[in-house]
Amino acid sequence: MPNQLPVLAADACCTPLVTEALTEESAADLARGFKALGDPVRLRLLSLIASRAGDEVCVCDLTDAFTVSGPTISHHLKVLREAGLIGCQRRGTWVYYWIVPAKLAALSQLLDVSAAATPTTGISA
Amino acid sequence: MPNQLPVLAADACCTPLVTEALTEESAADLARGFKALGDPVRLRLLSLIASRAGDEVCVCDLTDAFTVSGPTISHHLKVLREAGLIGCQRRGTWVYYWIVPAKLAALSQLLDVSAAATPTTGISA
DNA sequence: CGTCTAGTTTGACAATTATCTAAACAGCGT
DNA sequence: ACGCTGTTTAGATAATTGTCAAACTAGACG
Repeated sequence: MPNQLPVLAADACCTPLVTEALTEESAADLARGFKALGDPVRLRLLSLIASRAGDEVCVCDLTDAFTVSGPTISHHLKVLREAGLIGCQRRGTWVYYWIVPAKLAALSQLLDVSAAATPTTGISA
Repeated sequence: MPNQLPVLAADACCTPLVTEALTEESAADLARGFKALGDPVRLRLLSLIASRAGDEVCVCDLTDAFTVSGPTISHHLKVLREAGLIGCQRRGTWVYYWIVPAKLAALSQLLDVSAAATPTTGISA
């Protein structure tokens, strides 16, 4: 039963990396989010769900887009859910998923280098 | 909606997740970046490097902030480097690291849900 | 040359993860 | 109640990953 987990919303950090160094705790929390994104299947799943923002997506619409088995999709959805990136609800036969914008925004902001000064750090590798 | 901020030139992908679903290839590419961020030590390393944006950081300044061994730090720096998130150069005795803003910006934008009209649905039971 | 310091590479090991098949569970329509 | 479809759980396995100690490389300084 895919019960929706409580969203541990952007409690950790909203400050870009460039502004301030992370503490150990917030790093652990945020890394959990990025780790969930660090798989091609999960990233595409999230992408498919997010591209219907406001709306929801049924699992049956997702599985068709992949070659991996159903249980594998289910597993990846669980990882995304436990990372707080998506929410879900069963309605009748189907289970619907949606994104959690706040969580995505928190991760996005952390990487937002343009938020701080120093627009051109043109150091070449 | 109008894009609010001038965007650092991102090499691979500029479109937020909410706008368009990812292809298999770009998902694999981007997932590599997120996977590199999906570890607390690496995230803190990046944070320490990025918080001196424009400047560089010597490895010796990084190791002190961690309890893990030197080789482990070195390993994580390599992962970040191979993900294209940081660059490095040896000068004399020391090795200096810096962030690659464009790469961070690309990942940040991908998660930028505010770029599209998204009702902040928040937490629903 | 020898040696010291800074950092990386190698090799090993335990822990985690991605994936599958098989089974269980949850609703719907007879 | 029974079967059918959609979805998750359980168990197993192969691959990946995080970590360390030991060995190695690169440069500085006598």
